[in-house]
Amino acid sequence: MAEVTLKDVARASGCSVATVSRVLAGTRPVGAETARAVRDAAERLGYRPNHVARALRSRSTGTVGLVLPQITNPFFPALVRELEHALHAEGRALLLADCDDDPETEAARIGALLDRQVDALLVVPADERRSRPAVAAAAARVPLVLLDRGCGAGVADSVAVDNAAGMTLVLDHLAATGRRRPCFVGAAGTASTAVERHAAYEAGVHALGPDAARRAELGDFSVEWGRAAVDRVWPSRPDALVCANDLIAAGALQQLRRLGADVPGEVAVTGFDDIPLAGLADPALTTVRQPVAELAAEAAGLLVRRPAGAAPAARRAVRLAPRLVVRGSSAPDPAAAGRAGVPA
Amino acid sequence: MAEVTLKDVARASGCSVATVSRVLAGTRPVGAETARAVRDAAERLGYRPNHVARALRSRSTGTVGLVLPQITNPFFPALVRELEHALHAEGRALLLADCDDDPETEAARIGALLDRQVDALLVVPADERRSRPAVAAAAARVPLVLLDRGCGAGVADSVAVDNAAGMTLVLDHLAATGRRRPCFVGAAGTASTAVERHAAYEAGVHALGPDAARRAELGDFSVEWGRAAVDRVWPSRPDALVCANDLIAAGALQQLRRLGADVPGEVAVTGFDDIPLAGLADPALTTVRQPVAELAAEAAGLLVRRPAGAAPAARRAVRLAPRLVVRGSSAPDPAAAGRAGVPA
DNA sequence: ACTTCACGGGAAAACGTTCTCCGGAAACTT
DNA sequence: AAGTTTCCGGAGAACGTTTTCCCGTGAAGT
Repeated sequence: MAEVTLKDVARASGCSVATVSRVLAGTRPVGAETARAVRDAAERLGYRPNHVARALRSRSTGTVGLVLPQITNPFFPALVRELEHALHAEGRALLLADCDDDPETEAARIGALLDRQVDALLVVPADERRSRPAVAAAAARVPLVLLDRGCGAGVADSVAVDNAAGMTLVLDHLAATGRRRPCFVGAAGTASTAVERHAAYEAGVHALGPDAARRAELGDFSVEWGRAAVDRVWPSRPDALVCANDLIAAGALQQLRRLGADVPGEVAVTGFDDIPLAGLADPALTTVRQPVAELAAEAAGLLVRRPAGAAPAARRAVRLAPRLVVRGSSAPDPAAAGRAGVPA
Repeated sequence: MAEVTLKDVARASGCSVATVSRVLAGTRPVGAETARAVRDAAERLGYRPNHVARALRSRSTGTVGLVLPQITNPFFPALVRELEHALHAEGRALLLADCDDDPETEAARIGALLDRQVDALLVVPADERRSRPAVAAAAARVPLVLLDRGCGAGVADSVAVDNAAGMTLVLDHLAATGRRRPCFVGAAGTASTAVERHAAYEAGVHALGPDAARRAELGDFSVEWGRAAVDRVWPSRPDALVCANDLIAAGALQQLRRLGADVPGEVAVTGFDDIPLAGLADPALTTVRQPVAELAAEAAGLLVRRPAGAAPAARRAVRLAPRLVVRGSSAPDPAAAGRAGVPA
């Protein structure tokens, strides 16, 4: 019942606490004889090290904080899953914080996690600009990796998908399948994903031909905005809607269906992220798949390597290549519409 | 740079460590004069209490472990969000573990969390039967609340939606809208949600009339199974598919669409949980909404109140009432199909 | 036969709290 | 005026580790 401690194991194995600690932690060679006795006793008593005491002494909790803007955003669960696996595989635990897209609670959460002495922080900043102070302050105290979104230049290491490359994949695909009058449905604001995807669209839309209009509508990353955007854009009959993420695309698909538009016959729709919903939409959504597992592995890797508050010059910005997943919503052959869905 | 500790504050305020602790924790009255001095010094030095040391001494980490079977199951993110908010509001932190639907990793995760001295555990067991040993063992050591799913009788306190009531809502609705030949598409296995929903269906299907067939197909809680089930069931032309959760229903809808079936004209489809996807499906899915916020609040409440390993007799099983959300997939008037979607 | 090591082991000091004592002074009792 | 309580504050012991010293012992080097 009562917790069995090092002292108990020491008594049972007839040696000192120090020795027991050394055997179990393997920090220093110990005589084979004693080592066996210690291990025996530990086993027999069912000794489990107390991580709290260990953390206090060694100043390392083996704990990583993850700060998300909104776990209900369907892109994150897969990311959380991979991170959890990567961290637990190294014997670290994951302290989760959700900040409801609000930079102030985000700052509070980051503070709370630091107070709990997390060894490192993973942050998906809620707002490129307003998240910055808290993130920068935290980065000075522990290794911190920005995930998925940026937070101003040189604040911390970051790992994200190569948004520009993803957008290029989309544009090339649309060009190859003969689309000529695209429209970008993106998100306003300073969020790096919004900015980068939009910029890449602007930069690459000429791939669809010299006469491709640089039309873009900006709202936010939501289904509702996807629906609203269609109402504004559909009258001008674009032949492709390039959406900045899958939620927008899902909303767009839904609204186009209501308006009786033929997808992909009249208009192709593409998303970004490849959330589970994408494969389930009707028609299934052509989108850019983020390399979630690799993002997580890369982030976890950066964390262990980096000392806290490394020189700003040494910041790394890892960009991983995405993959285009072609589904029914952009099927080159309209006859295949609604049938080409690839299960999520 | 260096952490400022109680000792520093004591020195700066000219009193002892004990007094500083008392002032800051408010555990014992302290002279107004000294109190001010201490608070001043603490403020000035930017003192932040070290939770690890506090935890070691007071044997309470202020930390709660949450063990999920699969965070990528779209039902969980909303639950996690509410739990996170409820716990952080009380100054506790959330240690998250995902066990990939595998009882063995689940046991390992539970062990890891216990080793980290969590004050309490919230567990959504992966398997009613195989999760039991680990859960029971953990429940003997810390307050433990089972969430959403059960894990054998009397193992721990539990909080879940009233599955039977939810199924009754569905059946009553179908009966009221004239459906007479329903088919249940559920999940096999011992998971309590699967069992309870199925049982409630069997018990209540007569509400659709004396001749309602007690037909049921059992697979698992997945989109794929929803699709497969339709292939098996559609030939016999049921006029309602009562699915055990929204994922199954989404798969069913997708497959029915491929087969050219008219939903809700020919056949109604209902789900369970009201995950975000439900409102986005085409037609939008009629389903049973779980009171997620209340579940979280109730679970968090139970945790703080319960001492570890309370007498089995005193276990509580809280059941919360769900709500029926009627959408297009069961619209009484087929003409309204595809248009009655309520945004998620 | 003396140093000089390498080696295995123990005692005890940290780590930053909380909390139990204990003592002195002031405030009440008789 | 002596006893009794209350109040405020400090010294110091815990909490369970890790880690720094230090002390033997025996083996190797002179």
